[in-house]
Amino acid sequence: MFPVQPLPDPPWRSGQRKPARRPLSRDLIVDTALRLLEKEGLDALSMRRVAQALDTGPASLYAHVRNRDELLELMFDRVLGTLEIPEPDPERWREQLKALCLAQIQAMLAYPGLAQAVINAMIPIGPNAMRQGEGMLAVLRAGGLSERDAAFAFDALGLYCKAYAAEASIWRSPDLDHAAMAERARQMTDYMNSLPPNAFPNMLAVGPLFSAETATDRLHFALTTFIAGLARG
Amino acid sequence: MFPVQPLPDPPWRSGQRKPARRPLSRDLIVDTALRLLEKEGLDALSMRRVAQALDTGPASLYAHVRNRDELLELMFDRVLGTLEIPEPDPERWREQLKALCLAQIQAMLAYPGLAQAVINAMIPIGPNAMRQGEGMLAVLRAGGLSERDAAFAFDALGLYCKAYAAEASIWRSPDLDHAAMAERARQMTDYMNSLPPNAFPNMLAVGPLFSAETATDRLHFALTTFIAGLARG
DNA sequence: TCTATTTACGAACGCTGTTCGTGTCAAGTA
DNA sequence: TACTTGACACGAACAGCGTTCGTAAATAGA
Repeated sequence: MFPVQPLPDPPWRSGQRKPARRPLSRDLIVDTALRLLEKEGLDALSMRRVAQALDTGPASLYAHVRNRDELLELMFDRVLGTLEIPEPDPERWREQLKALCLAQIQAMLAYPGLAQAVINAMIPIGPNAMRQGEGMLAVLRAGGLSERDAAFAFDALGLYCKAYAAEASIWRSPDLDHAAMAERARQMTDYMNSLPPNAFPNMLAVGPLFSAETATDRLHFALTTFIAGLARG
Repeated sequence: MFPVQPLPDPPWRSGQRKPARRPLSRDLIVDTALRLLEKEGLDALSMRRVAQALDTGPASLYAHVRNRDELLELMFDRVLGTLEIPEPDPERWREQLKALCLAQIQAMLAYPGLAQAVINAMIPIGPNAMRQGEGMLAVLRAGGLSERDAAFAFDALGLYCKAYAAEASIWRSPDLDHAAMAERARQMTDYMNSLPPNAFPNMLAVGPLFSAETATDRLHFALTTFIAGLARG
């Protein structure tokens, strides 16, 4: 027996050829879009490119997804689904809270540009976002916060995490032109050095603290400071 | 005398017609773009629409502005220029810090969508952003913070303010379809009510706290909590 | 007055999200 | 088994986008 190679149908039979193609579905589209986002960045994530990756036309996607925004929402919720939720421990609520935020940020950064997309969308409520929210609120309540304070802290932390992930995404996006970025960094330092030093003493002093290396330090500082404010009451 | 109506030049003279048009300039373009953003929202702010408002073609803008991103950056810095910087007072640094953040947010919200644009761009350093930064750092140092803590607090607050303004912009953007928004809000409450109540007790309890009316409460909570964490050391 | 440089801009390129109408298939019904 | 129905697939097209190119006009310098 010969190994059967897949051949195209002869053209005179193309009228009655069966597609026999892998069926499209919401999940398949979301998966494909996530892979594309991971590899090529947010700019490349057009409906056409997703359709292309699925070997079809852009119109086919709209049977499963209302529009691009909904696709991005579904992608975000899928990513949130990979996170696990801790059992609230009143003794360790501070660490648990911080860990929740860090995990969320890490998940978003795995798909650069996802955070940028989410922050420009209306607050998304997929099932996994609900689970995350419930988990974070439970930890906050375990920490002794009132219902109102827990809700507001949850809001603030979520906003900050999205913003941090969005900003960090900019610098690690695959569609970033590295030459242009270096150029930009050079322009920045040039500009700062060109300033009258006694007009901006503080800015010039702290400039070096804003390198890419300090990014996680800044994140940890923000989270611990906010949580310290919470614990204070 | 008849009122002179403006007529097009006869075509055989069009070769030597003088334009006599108001000259384009960076500032004029930025002003026009800000007016357009204010009135019609971020979606309407295309290079073509800006050019149209200036009664010219889109290509003409590129002599004064590198690209759309740079235009948005210039717009942002122009808006920051309207804010004033306080004289740092060690006794009142907390209030001053909060006031700085609130003013920044208010300025951004005057042009809905500006914050969304800025948060997706690399950290902008126009002259007015520098002045704002210097002012905020001075207040933080007046509060007794170390150089490092002041820098990191400045970073976190700036990020949060942008994120808050971006989120708030979504709900007050002129290009928001109000019918679609109400529909969305209805969907949200429907979805939450359809959930098993004992699986999401906290989420269901705090749901009503996330109405548009509580937005400024949430903002004040976030700022005071963070500043309390700062003061704690 | 003549040239060089800047400014203006019509036209075009290649892309985008989305819709329309038609085509194709699978399941249900007679 | 034959026919209808409904869902899915998708080529083609629409209107719009950011940006570039080449040329035309206007200004500034010699």
